[in-house]
Amino acid sequence: SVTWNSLLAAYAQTGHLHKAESLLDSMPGHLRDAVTTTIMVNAYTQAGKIQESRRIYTSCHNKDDFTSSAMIHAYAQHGHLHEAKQIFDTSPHHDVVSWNSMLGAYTKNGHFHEAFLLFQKIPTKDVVSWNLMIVTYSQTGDFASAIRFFRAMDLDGVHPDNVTFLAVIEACGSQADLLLGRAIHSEVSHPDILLVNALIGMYSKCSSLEAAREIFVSWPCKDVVLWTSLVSSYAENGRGQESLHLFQSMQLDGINPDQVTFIAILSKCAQAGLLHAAHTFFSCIPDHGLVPALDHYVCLADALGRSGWIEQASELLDLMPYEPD
RNA sequence: ACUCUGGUUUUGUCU
Repeated sequence: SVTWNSLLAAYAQTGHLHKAESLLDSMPGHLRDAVTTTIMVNAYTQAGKIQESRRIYTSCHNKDDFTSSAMIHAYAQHGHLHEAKQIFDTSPHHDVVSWNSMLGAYTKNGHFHEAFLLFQKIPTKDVVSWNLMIVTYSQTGDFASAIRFFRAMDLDGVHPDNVTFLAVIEACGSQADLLLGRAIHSEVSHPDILLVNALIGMYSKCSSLEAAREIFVSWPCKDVVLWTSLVSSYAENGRGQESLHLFQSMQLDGINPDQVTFIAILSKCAQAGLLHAAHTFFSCIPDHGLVPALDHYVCLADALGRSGWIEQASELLDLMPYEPD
């Protein structure tokens, strides 16, 4: 059973759903257990096939906490809150992942009050329970609550991880709270690249470009996302020339910009009133094998408009090969 | 002691 499931999981995790299905078909019935069901429910969820998840789940009698949580998650991903809750309510016992899955079902679908009520009922909250609340508050702009829950988590004796830190660091950036951002940064012990990226964004929003740059430099393996953050940080702080220069350095480092790189940079240029830099960045989009997208035109028009070139902005929107919306 | 057959939370994105 373990052997079959291992292979099944390997197929499922690498996105080979068809191979997983045929393996399941050739798998002796008496070897199919709750693990088998959970793997398949999850595989179908990842492929967006909720009906298949449901079919496997309901037709199978081997279920445990893991299977139920996987199915709650499956329903939640597709907005089927009622079905998710039904599974949650009908299971006799909940482990913390089961609670968290139901909590995530509420937060993902915007049912924040229900989420809050459920959160309070979780007997033993773990770091994921807290993260779900903190991330949700941070993403919905309630930064004060994010920080409040971050403190409460500590009082509850649960240690923050990088997911927690990322969410509260983002909250600090959004509030331009440099002191708190620094304080929380000092609590970080093992940052990963995601957190490093958030720290760069936070320091940039707090106008501490030098701190942002230091963090960037100290991270050994920069990817396109990290470079994009740094270049747009300079643009965000009105440093057009340096952002153009860094953009060159990025390519010397072997990193190719993509569509998002240009959207991120151009939008910061527009906000900071860097018309010249915006124009230069826009002009070199084709040099990288990319076609300027609607978003790029909108950003450039925005930059023109904010610099007082209203007519040129609307002219650009008229001439671009897209329909404005 | 930790050690992976399965479930829950987090990266760059303008208007």
